[in-house]
Amino acid sequence: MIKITLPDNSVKEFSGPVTGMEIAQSISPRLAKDVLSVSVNGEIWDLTRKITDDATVKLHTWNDREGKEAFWHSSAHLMAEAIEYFYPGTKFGIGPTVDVGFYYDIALPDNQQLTEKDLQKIEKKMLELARQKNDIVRQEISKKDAMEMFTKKHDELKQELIGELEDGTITLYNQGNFTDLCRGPHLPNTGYIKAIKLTSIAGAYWRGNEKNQMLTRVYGVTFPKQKMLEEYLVMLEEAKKRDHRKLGKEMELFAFSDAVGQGLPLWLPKGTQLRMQLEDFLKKVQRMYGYDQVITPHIGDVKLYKTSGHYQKYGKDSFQPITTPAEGEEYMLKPMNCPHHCEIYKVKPHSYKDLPIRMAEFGTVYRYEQSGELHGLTRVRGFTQDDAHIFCRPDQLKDEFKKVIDIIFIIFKALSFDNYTAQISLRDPKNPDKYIGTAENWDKAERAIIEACEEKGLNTITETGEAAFYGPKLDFMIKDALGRSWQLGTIQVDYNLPERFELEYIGADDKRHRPVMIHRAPFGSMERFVAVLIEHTAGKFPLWLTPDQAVVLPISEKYNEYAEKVSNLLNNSDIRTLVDDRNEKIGRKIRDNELKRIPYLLIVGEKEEESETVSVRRQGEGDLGVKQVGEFADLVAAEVREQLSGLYN
RNA sequence: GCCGGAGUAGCUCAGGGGUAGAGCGCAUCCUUGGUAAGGAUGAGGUCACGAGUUCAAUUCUCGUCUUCGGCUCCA
Repeated sequence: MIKITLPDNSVKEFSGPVTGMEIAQSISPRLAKDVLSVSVNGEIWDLTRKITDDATVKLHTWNDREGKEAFWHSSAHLMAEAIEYFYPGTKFGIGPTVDVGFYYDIALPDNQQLTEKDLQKIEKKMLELARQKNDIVRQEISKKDAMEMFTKKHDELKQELIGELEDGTITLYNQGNFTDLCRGPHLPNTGYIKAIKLTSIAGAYWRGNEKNQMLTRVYGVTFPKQKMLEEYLVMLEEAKKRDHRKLGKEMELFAFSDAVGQGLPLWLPKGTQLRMQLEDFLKKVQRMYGYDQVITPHIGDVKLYKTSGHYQKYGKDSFQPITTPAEGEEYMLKPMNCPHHCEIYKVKPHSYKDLPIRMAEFGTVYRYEQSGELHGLTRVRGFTQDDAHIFCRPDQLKDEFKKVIDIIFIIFKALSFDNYTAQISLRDPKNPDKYIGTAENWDKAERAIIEACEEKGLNTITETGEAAFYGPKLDFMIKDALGRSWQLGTIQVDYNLPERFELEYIGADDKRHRPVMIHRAPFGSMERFVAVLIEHTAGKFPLWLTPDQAVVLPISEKYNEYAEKVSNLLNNSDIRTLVDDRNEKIGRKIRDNELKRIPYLLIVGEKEEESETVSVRRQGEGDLGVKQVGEFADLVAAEVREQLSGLYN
């Protein structure tokens, strides 16, 4: 008798060894059709593998990550089989699943290259192989036999992987004419895979190390239904429409110029308006939280960054120092604001009663990012951090940290960013050389972050080894339109810089003490934040933020003068208003300005001019009727106040 | 930085060994209009840059720059 415990704690009994598939069949035919993999005592197994002892079991379908993983993992094998068919002798590296789909890193024989055109024939072959419904069979193998097998195939990549595995844990999976080294789990057979799209080809270093050879990485995605693939492709098209690079150009928010240099964004008037709105908003919040605004230069003496340690650590990733001709002084474009802020702290001695000191600056920094890494506004070489440094006593650290979390929430609320991930990054205890500072201080800092998050009830994930070299941090990430995750807000604890800059305060005991620093940037950088904001809103910014809030549309040129008058009145009430006085019909003006995503369209003609009114049309909602100009101004002001209510409670 | 695509009008793109095309935008004119595209005419390009092959290169080859998709990196 074998007892199988299901997630609802019900227990099913079987007379002998049983497979995941048989369990599913015993529950319902529908489940048996949908099930893709099975967890046995927390370990994910093939559906066809015999369970020989009592176990706790969970069945996974397409709706579970574990189900999709088996599906895509088998798809990677199917792709490998098709590639081996066309290119015998191909060496196979690793073929894992990703967020959506899978890839396989391969090396074709004789240095052949795969091109996008080859993908179609591979897809076709995959479909053909899938339709054969070949069973995917698991086989345990000794390390020696595995090594022998892949030596015979001249696949050094797999040999390297096998070399690192322990004997007794090695498994092969076979389907049709293809056998691969693999931990599994897999689908019962290839017939589950109904729709296939190979999406792209890219180079990738073997095992992610740039010193290793470059392999060809083929990305793909598969689905159990053709319709799901079609929906996925439509979704991709939609995402492309939100791409901030496309919208930024279209909406005249920012631009790049070869003449200026790569990765150096030019903020156009509308983008600047948007950015200043964000900056003013944050300044207001920071005033409420007791921050002082400061301004520091864009360059600094190299010695400053040697003191901070940035030069040693990131000198290669900075623009090289500028040397003054006569004296030979060396200045760097500043890659960080913190050293400057430390020097501000040192301008005068501080009492424990002065702390915390919260120093904020929209500080523009320059970093030499690798050219291949530049990407729109999300990865640039010159950008402005909404930076601040909090100098506090150790006993104030946790509270200060919590207040920063509050600020980040105010911002996320004002912009409806509700789908974020909060990640605590801790040091890797196995790799102490990567970090500076004492273990004791690291412990204190890590504990402060973890406790602050707990006390704030924040849902966090924890990553070991992701800390900055000087301290642990809490990052907030948001996904862009294409599902790529970007780090926005960040809060970092630092015991190191106060040490290096010998920052001090006089305690109640009349002795010198060292303050703790918190680095924080709720937006992260203005550039990246605006990029993510564009994709998040598809360019339809909230009213308080959008560069142009209203546009006046005269019915004909006869009413241009009245339109000007209305526009002036509104601008005087701090409502950013334009006039569209082009020689076009009203229908055309409405269409064009709707497409420009301007929230309010104000139509004025004979009736409106006579009665000192405007005919109000809200973006996407149509005609709202006629209102007095003052009445409309109040309406806009009220709406803005409502959107920013988080600021006031 | 590395691997692989791409670069033609302000934008989106078609074309192709004999110095170029569309739509949108822009300009001028006609039209003066009531809630998502009125009409006519016109201007605008060293076909990214540099070299090579050729009688002839925007087209073919190589290099450079930029850009896109990945990889590595990200204080």
